[in-house]
Amino acid sequence: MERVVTEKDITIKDVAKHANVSVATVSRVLNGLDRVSESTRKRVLKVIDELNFVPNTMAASMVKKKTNMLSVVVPEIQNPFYTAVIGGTVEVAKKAGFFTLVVSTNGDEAEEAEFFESFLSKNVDGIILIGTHKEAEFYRTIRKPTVLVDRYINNSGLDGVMIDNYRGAYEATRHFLEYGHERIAIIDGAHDFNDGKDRYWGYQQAMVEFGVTPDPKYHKQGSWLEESGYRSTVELMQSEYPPTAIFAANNLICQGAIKAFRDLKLDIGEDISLIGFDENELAQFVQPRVTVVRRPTHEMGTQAAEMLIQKIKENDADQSNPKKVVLDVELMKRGSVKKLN
Amino acid sequence: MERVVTEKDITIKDVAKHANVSVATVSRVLNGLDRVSESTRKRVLKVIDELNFVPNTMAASMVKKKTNMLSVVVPEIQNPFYTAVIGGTVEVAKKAGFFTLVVSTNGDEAEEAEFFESFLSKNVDGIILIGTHKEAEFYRTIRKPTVLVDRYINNSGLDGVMIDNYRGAYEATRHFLEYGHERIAIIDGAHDFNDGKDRYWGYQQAMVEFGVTPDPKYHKQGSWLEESGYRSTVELMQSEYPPTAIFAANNLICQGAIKAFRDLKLDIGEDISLIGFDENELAQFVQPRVTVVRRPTHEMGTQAAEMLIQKIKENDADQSNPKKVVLDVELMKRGSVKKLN
DNA sequence: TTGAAAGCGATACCAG
DNA sequence: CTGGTATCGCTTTCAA
Repeated sequence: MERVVTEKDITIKDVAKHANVSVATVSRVLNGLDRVSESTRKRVLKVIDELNFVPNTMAASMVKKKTNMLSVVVPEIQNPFYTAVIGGTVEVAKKAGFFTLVVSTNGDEAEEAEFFESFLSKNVDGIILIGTHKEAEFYRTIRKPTVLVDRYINNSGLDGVMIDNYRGAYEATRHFLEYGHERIAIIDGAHDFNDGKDRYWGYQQAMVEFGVTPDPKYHKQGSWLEESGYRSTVELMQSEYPPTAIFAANNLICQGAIKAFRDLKLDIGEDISLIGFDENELAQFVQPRVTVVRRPTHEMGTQAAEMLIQKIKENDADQSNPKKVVLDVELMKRGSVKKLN
Repeated sequence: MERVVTEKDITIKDVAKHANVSVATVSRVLNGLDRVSESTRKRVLKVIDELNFVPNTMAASMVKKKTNMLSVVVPEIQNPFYTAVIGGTVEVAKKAGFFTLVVSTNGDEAEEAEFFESFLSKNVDGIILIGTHKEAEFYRTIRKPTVLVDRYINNSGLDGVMIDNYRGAYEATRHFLEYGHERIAIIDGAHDFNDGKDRYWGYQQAMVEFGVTPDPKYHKQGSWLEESGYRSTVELMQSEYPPTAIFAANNLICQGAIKAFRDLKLDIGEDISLIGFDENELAQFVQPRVTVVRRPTHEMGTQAAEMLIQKIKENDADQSNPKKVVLDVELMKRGSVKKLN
């Protein structure tokens, strides 16, 4: 039977002993920075291999105070928008030598708070956060380089990468108006964060500018989930004066609306006009395809990661003058809006 | 201007000093386990608060050799199957007091290997792994409690939670056969892992049992991605003798097939019969809905987490007798298979 | 080029 | 109930 080596307990000390050098020397060859004679380096390397030695990263990090890890914290991992952002950050982080890991908070403040208490949050070098907490207070207690994505919290003191929600909603609504619609409904969720508020505001402003008074019965506010979008759509379409156009304020709501239209046997672009906010699977599947406000999801992630890494490298703990980047959105016109006259 | 406290450098020592106690005592109140007089406990707590002291989890973990963190490593975070598994493990882990974080390897062996080199992998208490590496060798080097999910690697020496891929594919194919189909195609990807192989095998066995010789031209092997499913479907349907039924061997391929049928203007359940493996968004959207082999995704995650936590608690490093759990699949019959006579 | 020793910031055992 | 101190495993001056 082969010899079973218990690698568990092998430390730098053992290596030093077996190689007849000091731990300092072993550490040197381990980190490759200092000058070590070629002969001893080889000897140490050999012992490391023989002993199957794996350095304890924790001990190292404890003195270096650096782990080369980033974490990205999102409300839900099922939403393609978030995974797109994650993809962007991972890509940039990787190039810069950082390992990225993902934490999903389920949109639960307690879970988010838990993360910030955890071993992990204390030991990553930086955090990219799509926050769930609403009060700036929470964010001000964060003691780590952090950049906010998508949802920005005023007075949080943190950097952020956002999009122009206002303009996106405004353009969508204006598109409806220009095509002759007036009974334009908006389906959204709670106005907990700036994004939701801004989208509603953009919708409203466009209406007002075109001299159409937003009718409260055309504002269906539920949750930001698909099911809610479905229900709101059904209610809207079964009401006495159904709208001719619906603006679905996020990807999930839009999917819910599309499913509702399927069940109600309403033809999109014919019986009802629709614009969604953010790309989504069904919008690209149905025919005609659904017009959406597209945002640079991937780029939001890359931007955020770049800002974060910059901050880490500069060892920038300065929260006094947060940088905000606002990326542009684009109305992808497809066939879901009917021209009225 | 307010006083700016540099919490960074406050350690248990400072607290001890300010509270006129030993570090041992501070550690005690920190961990709450040992008996400390109510008065000193209060005093220490007060100082902790005043100084805004945050214990260094790394130092603690270094001696405790425990972080209460689990990590789940998946090939891609965009695939709903994986997020469902993740959801299951997080749920169980949380109840057991473990924090879970997610790592996506992009199905890249190098990235997966990188994870196992990283600070993180060294410092979580356990790992749930949907592996990308193909050789058992790689898995045998893992020095952490680990449970494999979905893809099982023989001789890896690791525990695993899988499903009965063979039976799923077998049932699907048999369903086609019982409905009178004979020109049954299968679209799959590389047979890198047991799951793909088993599904193909199940398909084949069913055919043979019904006396139908599997025709190689009805086996389209591409990648496991949607685009490949789309292309294979188009090729199949535009060939001289198109199949009457298609078995799409995973969720993405099935979505690709559905999109292809849309573009080819073929009615599912009428012009072409379809069964997918694993639930997916489009299968539930189109009408009639698509019959699929459903697997207990969430449960795979919970099962794996339970096994892992058990292992951790037992401090079980024994790899000599890996446990394998095989969960059952179910054919969800919907309207996508036409009865032929 | 190499080694000795002082940390890094907690925990936990042993006394008292 | 409380304190002293060795220890966890590695990095990093400071000397040699």
